[in-house]
Amino acid sequence: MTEPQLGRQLLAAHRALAAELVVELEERGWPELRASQASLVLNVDRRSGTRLTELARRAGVTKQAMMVVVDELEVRGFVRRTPDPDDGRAKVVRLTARGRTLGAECRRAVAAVEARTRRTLGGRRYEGLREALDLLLETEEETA
Amino acid sequence: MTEPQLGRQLLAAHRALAAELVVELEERGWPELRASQASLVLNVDRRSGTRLTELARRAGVTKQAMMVVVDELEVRGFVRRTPDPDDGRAKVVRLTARGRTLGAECRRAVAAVEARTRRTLGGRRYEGLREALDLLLETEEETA
DNA sequence: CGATGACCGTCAGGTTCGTTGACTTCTCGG
DNA sequence: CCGAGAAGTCAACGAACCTGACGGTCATCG
Repeated sequence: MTEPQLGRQLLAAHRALAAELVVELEERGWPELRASQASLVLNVDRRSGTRLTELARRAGVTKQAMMVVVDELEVRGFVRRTPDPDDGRAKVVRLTARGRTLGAECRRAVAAVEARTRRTLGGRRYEGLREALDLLLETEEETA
Repeated sequence: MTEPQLGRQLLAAHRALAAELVVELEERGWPELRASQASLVLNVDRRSGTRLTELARRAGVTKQAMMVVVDELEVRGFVRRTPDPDDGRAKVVRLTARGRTLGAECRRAVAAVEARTRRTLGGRRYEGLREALDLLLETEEETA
């Protein structure tokens, strides 16, 4: 009855992909890096850096949540906070040299995972999946 | 580049559906019931009850995790633990009368959420989504 | 100009869903 | 009958979030 519920499947799938990403990064020599961290690195503008609030907005989480991730990456020397010259309240999150290297690796790792997913699903199903998720989230945030 | 990553979308979709389920249950007069609890109620065999370990297996989590949920539902009088007559180590989780009522409501709530999802996606896309997730999780646990 | 409100990052504390590890108790097969 | 191992439990923890509150900063509009 009620085949494994849709909600649970979505969660399980998320976990599976996140785990794959971590493995991928480990194999590339970046251990102990979590998916949320990798995802942040990908969202920082390479040239100008990005404000915390903007990063939060892009990731769809609160700035408090984002701050934790920035803290972690800052401690490990992948990003640093610099004051925003244009706005005394704000700080700009920038990639360090090491952070930029990591960023490139993350892009490859993400691509690898998505490629593998696409392969196991087949192109048509994969596109369908993304389309369905887009639609779902879109109409969801309208309702909210 | 790298449109909102697939992994994040899956997580967001999960949260959205879980939240919908909670709202659905609230409107039906079962407040403060979380998705994981509802999902457990649906997995308890109505007649004979089900062992904790089996519930954990069905939900794809550890027995420790499952125990927490059972504890919560037991406190609220929806299930109770009875010793398994066939196995002195085991206990059987059974629905109380109130639990059975809740179970029926949960089934309706889950059905309502999935129906709404299906409506926003359209039947074809909805089926495609489920198919894709099934496939993804299936090949995932083989690899594991 | 100066108050008022909105906005930035931050601190503190919670919540949800899950994990590993270390027992005790009990079963069952050789 | 005895040792491997499974059932349930206790304890501690982790990841990824959340809400609420607060001190600075900006911006704008009377």
